[in-house]
Amino acid sequence: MSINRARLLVMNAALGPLDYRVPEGMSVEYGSVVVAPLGPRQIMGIVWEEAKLPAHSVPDEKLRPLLGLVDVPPIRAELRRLIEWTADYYIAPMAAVARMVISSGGALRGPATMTEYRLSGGMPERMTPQREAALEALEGEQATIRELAGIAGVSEGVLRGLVNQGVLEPVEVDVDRPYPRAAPGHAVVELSEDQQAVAARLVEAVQAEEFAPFLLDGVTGSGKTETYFEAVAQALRQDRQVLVLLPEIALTEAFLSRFEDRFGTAPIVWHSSLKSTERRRAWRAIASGEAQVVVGARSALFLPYANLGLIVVDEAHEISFKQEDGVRYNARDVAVMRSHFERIPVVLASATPALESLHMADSGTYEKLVLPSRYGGATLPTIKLVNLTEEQPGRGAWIAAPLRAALEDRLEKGEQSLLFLNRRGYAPLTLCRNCGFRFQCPNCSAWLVEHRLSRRLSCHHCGHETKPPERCPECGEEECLVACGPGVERIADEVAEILPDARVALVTSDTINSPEKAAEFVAQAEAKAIDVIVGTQLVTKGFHFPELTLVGVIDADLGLEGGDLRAAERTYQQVAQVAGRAGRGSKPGEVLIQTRHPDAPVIAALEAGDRDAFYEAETESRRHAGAPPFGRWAAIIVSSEDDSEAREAANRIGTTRPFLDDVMILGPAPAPLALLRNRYRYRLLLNARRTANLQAVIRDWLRQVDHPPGVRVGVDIDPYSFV
DNA sequence: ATTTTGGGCACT
DNA sequence: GTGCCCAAAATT
Repeated sequence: MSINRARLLVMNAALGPLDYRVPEGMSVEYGSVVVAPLGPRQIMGIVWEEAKLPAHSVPDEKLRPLLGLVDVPPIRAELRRLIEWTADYYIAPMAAVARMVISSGGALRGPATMTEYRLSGGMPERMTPQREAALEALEGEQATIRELAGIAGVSEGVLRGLVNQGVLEPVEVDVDRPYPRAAPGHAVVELSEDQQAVAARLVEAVQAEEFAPFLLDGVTGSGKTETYFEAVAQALRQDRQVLVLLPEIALTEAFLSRFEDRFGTAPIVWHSSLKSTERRRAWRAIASGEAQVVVGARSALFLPYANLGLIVVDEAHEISFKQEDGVRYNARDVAVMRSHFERIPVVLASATPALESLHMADSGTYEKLVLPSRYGGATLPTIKLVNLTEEQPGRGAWIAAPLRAALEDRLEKGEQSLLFLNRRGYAPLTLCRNCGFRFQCPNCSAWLVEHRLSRRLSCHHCGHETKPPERCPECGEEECLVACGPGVERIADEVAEILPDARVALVTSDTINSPEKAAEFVAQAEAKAIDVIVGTQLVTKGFHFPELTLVGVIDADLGLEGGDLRAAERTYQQVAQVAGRAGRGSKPGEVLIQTRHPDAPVIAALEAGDRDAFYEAETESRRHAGAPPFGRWAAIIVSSEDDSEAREAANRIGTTRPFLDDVMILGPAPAPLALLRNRYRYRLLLNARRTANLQAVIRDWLRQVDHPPGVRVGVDIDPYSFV
């Protein structure tokens, strides 16, 4: 008698594969999402090929029966292979990768209608501080009680009280209602000759329905988006889905309106802060094939598309495509692998491609498509250096005379300027003039950053916040705390001093923290209601303001400090991208770069506008260091809340290291951020030749070592951040 | 991850 | 013997 067995990949990283009996009347296939009993509990799992998920065999009679089938399409083989590849490459548990696929968790089960609540307009019988806060915060919101409680910052009990009094009214929502349809022919866009040629090649690739990786290399303002929209349109005509990955979903507003202009409706947006109903609706539409175009942050890459026909990674050089916690994957690289398994084209679009991507294109692995000039005859801006060793801005100031003069000139002419400094807040360090005390985060080895707008000292690593005290906590002196160094808030103050009449907009993740705020900012800038924009890296991305003619880089040397192996490349990309905001309309742009190292190769290449020279120099330096693409890096990070426990575990790993010709192992040493979120961290670095099987080395090595329960050992393959 | 179990120990 | 705490084992 044969018993129908099913091997499950269960959605829990601490558990191995588990076998179950498929009960009479239930039919499952590979990829089916099922619910299984686990002790007294239930767990979700995916039915997997036994051969691809080895497990200790359990006799038939010991198997418990599956409880039920989740009503979603089975996870397709292409995606199952991607889950396996990702887990294998990044040395992560398969369950952790599979969770990114399911990602909608409990929302997948349960009913298709849901009760959400919104303010009815009524008032409670008795007003309390919590109720008052809730009434204010929930204006215009509609969500579940749990989500509303999160938004309002009050407990769910408070809101249930308001429901009973009729202040919050229930609304029945059809969770899975359909999305409006995008029309490939909604608007016809006029493309330049270059754009047409590139678009034609992409359309051809979409038609071919085969794996085809492209590097779309186009200068800032060359119209990359409009060009790949033609490939999107072709996929729509073939009834296939499209995924567009964007680096920062907070500022997709501009992208969404361009998309709507072209296709008549906004695409489906996917990011980590979707509400559970939105998440379920999008997930099911994606899995059923109803979703046509999905625009998302990196997490959208692992969704179970029914019928994917094209992936676009826009601003593909952005380091935010690298996930830094949980499964540490690089969405740009995994996107190429997904395209490989799905047998579809993938487009990596950037004006400043990563050296790795450029190398793949030059070696013929990726097909390179070039947009060499700006759209509509706009010219690239002229670039000048301001040598800060000669032009010192003076104490407490950071804008040197030439930049100051240029700002005054633009204001007179009624043109817009943009100042870039990649530092949030007012000042990166606060200290006591009297005793030298420095404000440090209690949970991390980092200074607290002063934010004057919110009147807080905050840690940018763990989110710890305190109010700035009246007196020094060390010596008790009053009025002795001084801000050291500049942040964008301080630069905005300085601009207000130099140009008292200018309208200054501060653009950081602190001020532009919602799509609405982003839209408001863009509208103001386009309406010329802003004279000077002061911003962090947020302003380097995608904004298109025709009246913007001056870009000032406050400190081009910032990115070069610290031990990051890609520091030069990142500096080049950031400055080139922000420079690319200038002169996109009819008036030519000017860029002033403040630096103390005008002779550094990166800075010199930026001044000369010589991209090739930079990439050549950087290539040589990478070759010399055995860095990507010529060699590979990996980091092993050992952490624990107990310092000595972490150090001992790191040392145990260090003493069992393998000795190999093609893998160099450094450390263990305290990580640059030796304390992060209350965990002490030690790090080992591995530098491998391309020929080495780095993952196998690490896996075999770490398998031999055991750790106490509080110790976490994480592996970061192809790391970006070296903290 | 969560639940069950079992050993060691103090207390009756 | 019983209750309690904690670590280890099991979960299919």
